[in-house]
Amino acid sequence: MKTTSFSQRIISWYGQHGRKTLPWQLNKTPYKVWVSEIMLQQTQVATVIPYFNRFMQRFPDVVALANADIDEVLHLWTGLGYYARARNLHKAAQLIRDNHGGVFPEQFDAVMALPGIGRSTAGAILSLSLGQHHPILDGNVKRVLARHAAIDGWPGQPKVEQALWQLAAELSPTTDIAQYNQAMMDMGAGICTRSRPACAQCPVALDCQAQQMGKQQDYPGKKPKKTIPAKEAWLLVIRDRDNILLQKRPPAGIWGGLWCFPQYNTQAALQQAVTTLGCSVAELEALPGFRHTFSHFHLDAQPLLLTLHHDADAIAAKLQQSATPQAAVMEAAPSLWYNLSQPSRVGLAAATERVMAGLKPSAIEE
DNA sequence: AAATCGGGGAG
DNA sequence: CTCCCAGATTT
Repeated sequence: MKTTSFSQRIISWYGQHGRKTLPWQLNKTPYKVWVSEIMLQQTQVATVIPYFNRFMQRFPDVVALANADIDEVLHLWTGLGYYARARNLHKAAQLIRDNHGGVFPEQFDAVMALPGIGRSTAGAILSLSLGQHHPILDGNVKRVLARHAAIDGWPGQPKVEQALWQLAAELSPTTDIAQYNQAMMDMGAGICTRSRPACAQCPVALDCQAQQMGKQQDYPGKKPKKTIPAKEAWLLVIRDRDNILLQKRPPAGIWGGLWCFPQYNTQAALQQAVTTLGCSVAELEALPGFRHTFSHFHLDAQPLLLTLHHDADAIAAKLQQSATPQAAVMEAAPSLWYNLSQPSRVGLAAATERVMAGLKPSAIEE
């Protein structure tokens, strides 16, 4: 009896059920596919769509992105997380402008050499936009393959990762690679889901090893879990009428390159800073605290509002002179007055936006 | 090989 | 709450 190959069944399924009209799938170019792939790293489709549309509106091509100010790039990234992705995107655009004549490179090694692009993303860009034959291996594909071949172990282990890449390459078809790669991602997102996979609708269920054993939940292997620590962050919200003082974070690390409130590890450190500014601790007003969870720690944030009545610029200057808690050396963090009514086009962390949203612009003076 | 980097959606 | 997602980079 005749058998239909794995890839044939996947491609056939895609023809009937796959997604073909997402914003980055219309009039496909390497640039659009690139931006979408970066945004989609660790971020789900529904979240990405509005960010992608705004990004394309503002930066229609590589050169527009390269010529933009990093603050504006981060501004359009506000709330998406993993801000190194935006910094790498901007840096790569400048490399393409300067070294590739402003045209997105079409050689795999040249694409891989760009910051923020690894093997899977390079393969996705070149296969989806140009039909080049490269395997991909994102979280969705890992799940489909790990279940189908019952590959044991957590994909974070290099040995497991290597086995998955090997399998991904072996199963890739010699034709219709774009449809196949897109299909594998759609399969992982819609059929071979993390919990309660829809095996009845899966085109490769018949020879799926995990399905045959009834052990879909065991694949892929789970990440060894660790209890994550909690840290405190005391946020100093300095307000002068409708203006809020923000400082630029160092380019690397948490919220790199974003504009945040002056931040301290302890209440005492914040109070010390307030005193240094010539203000009284009694003037501080507690705003609602909240917990912000990262992948590797909790951040328990407590914003404290300091409303200025005079000498706002002098106080800002004093704060700038004092070392920021994050800085290893005495280096003044750039600062700006963020106007609540006319917000600057800069990048903010979700936590910063959250606090900002609770600050209403003052009533217009009669 | 392990740690780092955000935020949100699903269950 | 837990888990983990269209991963890459740094250490």
